[in-house]
Amino acid sequence: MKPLYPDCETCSCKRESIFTHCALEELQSISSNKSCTIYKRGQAIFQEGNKPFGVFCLNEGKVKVTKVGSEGKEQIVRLAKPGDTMGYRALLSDTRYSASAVALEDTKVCFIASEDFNQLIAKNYLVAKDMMRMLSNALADAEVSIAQLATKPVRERLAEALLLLRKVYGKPNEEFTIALSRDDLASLVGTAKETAIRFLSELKDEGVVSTQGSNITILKPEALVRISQMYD
Amino acid sequence: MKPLYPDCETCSCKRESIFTHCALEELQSISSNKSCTIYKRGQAIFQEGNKPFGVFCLNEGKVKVTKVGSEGKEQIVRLAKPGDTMGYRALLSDTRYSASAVALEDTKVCFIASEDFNQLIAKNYLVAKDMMRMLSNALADAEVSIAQLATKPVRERLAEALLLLRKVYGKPNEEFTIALSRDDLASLVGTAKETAIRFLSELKDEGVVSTQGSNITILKPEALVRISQMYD
DNA sequence: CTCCGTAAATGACAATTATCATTACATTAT
DNA sequence: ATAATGTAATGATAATTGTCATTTACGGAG
Repeated sequence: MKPLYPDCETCSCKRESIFTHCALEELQSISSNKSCTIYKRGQAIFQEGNKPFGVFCLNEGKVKVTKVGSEGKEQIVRLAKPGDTMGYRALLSDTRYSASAVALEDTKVCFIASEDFNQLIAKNYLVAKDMMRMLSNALADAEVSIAQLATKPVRERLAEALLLLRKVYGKPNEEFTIALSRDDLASLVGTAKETAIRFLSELKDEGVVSTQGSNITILKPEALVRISQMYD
Repeated sequence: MKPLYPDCETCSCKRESIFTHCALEELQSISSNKSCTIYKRGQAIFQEGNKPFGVFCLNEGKVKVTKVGSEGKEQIVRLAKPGDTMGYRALLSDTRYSASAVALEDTKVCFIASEDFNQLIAKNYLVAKDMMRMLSNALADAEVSIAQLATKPVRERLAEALLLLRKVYGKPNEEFTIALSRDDLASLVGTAKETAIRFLSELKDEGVVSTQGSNITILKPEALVRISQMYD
């Protein structure tokens, strides 16, 4: 983590973010108005039920977006990686946060105030279009989750979850390893911790993954693909 | 079902739809360019995997939006009522339909071609903003579903589903009755038909609902609220 | 009105998943 | 390096949900 205040103009996460279609001057304006904060592993960036005052752009680290379900159980509804914007849903629908964002590891986050964000999407249609695209993609992802939670058994959902982690946080052509508590893994899969661990152990026995402590390494992604589509 | 081609300008579903913030001339243009079709119960309006060529606006009837999950099981991800727009997600993300829309009863649907729709949202920022609001709301709803599917037992989800049906299709201050196959009910709850029936029978025994054939009448909505929040 | 086909409802049982208890392993602090 | 603490892993069992078989009720055609 070098500079606390990275420049949006040169931010490595510029591509595929809400800033992709910003003019240079817009970026500079945003950049000079933003605030940046470092969140430690486990810290909340925003919390379900609170009023939004702007949007967050993840610069470094990993973030889980979670909702509280029945009996206080937490469900991960989305994962964020550097370049991802968070908290825009609440702003755009003028509602409170419907989910919380929590750092999965030490994380650097930039904050853009509502005014600046609203101005940006109001003035630059390309940015508004990007927002619609992002929302549409997020909605498609969410609906996939719904269908899978409702119809796939845990073993297949676990395989899906591991592939999702790899897709989001992995680098191409590299073996993928992630440090993830079993509680978080279970909350991503939508099951109990013990059940997640059991099926993970099964995958270990099959040589599909390996673990050491909380680290999970995916050894055979193709096998996970096969398992996740077992009954498709 | 009176006129096959209802006027968008006078459409009763104008409020709370994508047309809320349209100028009169925009509405007239849309209205004169649209196509209208009647779909019989069970007919598909669009299908998962196909390319979108425009958006659909539901004028009369009820529609379920479904995805295929594991083993060909169908999961309802959303319900549409008159005034609701469908199929915009695929257009806005430039992807194929991620879900299918199927008429739950005889239904009248207007079709607006991509060009007209794109022009509308590009030219009128208020409409674009409405789209973002709709997407944001749909995303929030989807994430609620995810959390509930993952953490709530079937009985509570059934109560939620019945309340959702009432919220979407019910009229204020009226007893609510809906004709819904048990397959559809199960697919909304995310469970097996028999399980849905069993818990529905339980609710009957408790005097919370009554049924005759496929019709379900909600007698005590407050009881459903209580049941749905049992462990919140 | 009655027959027939389809859908709803119930029963019996099997499979899946959750919970609680315990043990083994990591990580951190001393 | 070792103790202490937390987390991962496993075991035993209970609860929940799914599946298959059967019965009952509804709705349309004759």
